[in-house]
Amino acid sequence: MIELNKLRSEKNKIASALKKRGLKEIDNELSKVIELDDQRKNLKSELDKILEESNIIAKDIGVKIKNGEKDSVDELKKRSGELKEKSKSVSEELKSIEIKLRNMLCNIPNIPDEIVPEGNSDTDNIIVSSKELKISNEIKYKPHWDLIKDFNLIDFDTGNKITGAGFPVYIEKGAKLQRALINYFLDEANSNGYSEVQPPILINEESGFGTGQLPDKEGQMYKIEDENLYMIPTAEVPITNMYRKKIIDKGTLPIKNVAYTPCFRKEAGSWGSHVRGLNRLHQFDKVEIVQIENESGSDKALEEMCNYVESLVKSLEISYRKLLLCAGDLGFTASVTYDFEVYAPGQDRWLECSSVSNFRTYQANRMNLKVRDGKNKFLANTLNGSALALPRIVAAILETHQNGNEINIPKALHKYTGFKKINL
RNA sequence: AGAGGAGUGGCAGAGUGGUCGAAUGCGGCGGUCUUGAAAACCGUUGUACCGCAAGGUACCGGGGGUUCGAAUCCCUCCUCCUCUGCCA
Repeated sequence: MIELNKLRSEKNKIASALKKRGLKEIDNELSKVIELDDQRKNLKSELDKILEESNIIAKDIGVKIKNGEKDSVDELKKRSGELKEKSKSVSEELKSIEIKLRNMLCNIPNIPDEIVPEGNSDTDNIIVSSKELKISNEIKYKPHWDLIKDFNLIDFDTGNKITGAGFPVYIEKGAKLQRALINYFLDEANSNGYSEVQPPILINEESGFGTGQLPDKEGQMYKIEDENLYMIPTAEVPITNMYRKKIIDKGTLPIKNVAYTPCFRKEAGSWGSHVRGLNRLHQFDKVEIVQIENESGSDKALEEMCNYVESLVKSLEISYRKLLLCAGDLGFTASVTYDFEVYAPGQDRWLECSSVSNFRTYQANRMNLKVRDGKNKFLANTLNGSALALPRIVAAILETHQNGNEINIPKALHKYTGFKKINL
């Protein structure tokens, strides 16, 4: 949620930044927000005055009753009754303005950073860097869905039977590879200063609101209707919400957490013929890193996280590239996002395997997360990134390291898999 | 799941209708003393909102109600503890 004070003082700057997202009506919308906030302030003032008088009268009645001056009390009670009526109507009005204001505010996406390029779709994203490995001419690269069958690694049909499309069963060395990757990613994160947590994978509404999935992405999350809980689309939600409604001492920054969790996404409307095998699933595994920083430290934190993610991808000996997302492709809550994509030679496609974002104060404002610096308090900056999402990494590993009758496992994983090759 | 008990400031813990935003202790911060530290003593110490300020308002698990007035009474939901039951 955009900070109201900032909005009031830097309205034009914010409006022009939001226009990069293609929000043409934003000027009007922001003016309306400020207008509502003015109304809110006036009503709050009015209400406070009414309540002040009531409080004075109530105390007065108390004193008078104690002193036995019972007869003079009736008039005060009458006045108090009037004030109560008035306060009821004013506070109702105030409440409805506050709700309107909040609804408007939480439907405005985060302000893109200056470095975020203009653009409408992923074709306008900027390739910041890339490292492409040589592709052998002697190998006819197969897509991973064929390899998975050939080498007996994942059973999609049985997943269909148990649950439905997009819920694969990992088997044999496929299952072992999953576990190896999870452990490898967790260990690496640990040794890079991320403290490991194992959060719930069901979240309540307040948590969903805190990180910005609700109300914006309501339709993308699986919901347990009976309990009013949602299955997490990413560990970002439970991890970041651990710090909801907290004031963190500046000295303890940065907070760095890592968690492995399964993630659940409905992916409504995003299925098509190009989505095969592991490219898009309803349930997938991901190791997620989160940092809480202050305003001045978050750019550095983002850079550090990107470097860390890059080191992971690099260690798997696959081609990758780093993209700076354009405003049109930027998530609702993010200020700036770098995506990492890995190359899958069997399908000649780049697959997104990590998204590293700085949310600045946007989530912190929603969840009331602050940093204390001496006597001052200010909203924290939150950041997160995938490190990494498994399925597309598996796809890229299988497709890149296939070699006829075998698939080579990247060296970094040997001690985790216990095997160096997958054979027919 | 059933029965009983409980939720108060960073923590501990008073307060059961009237100047209570809340005693007291611990912790934190500032100071005196000291070469320095400890101890002792003095002061200070919640959050949000309105206001240029003075000041005001709200908050004692959440929501609602009774009352001129609620931390205190009533309803409801949530959480925790104990016992019983069930169970990975």
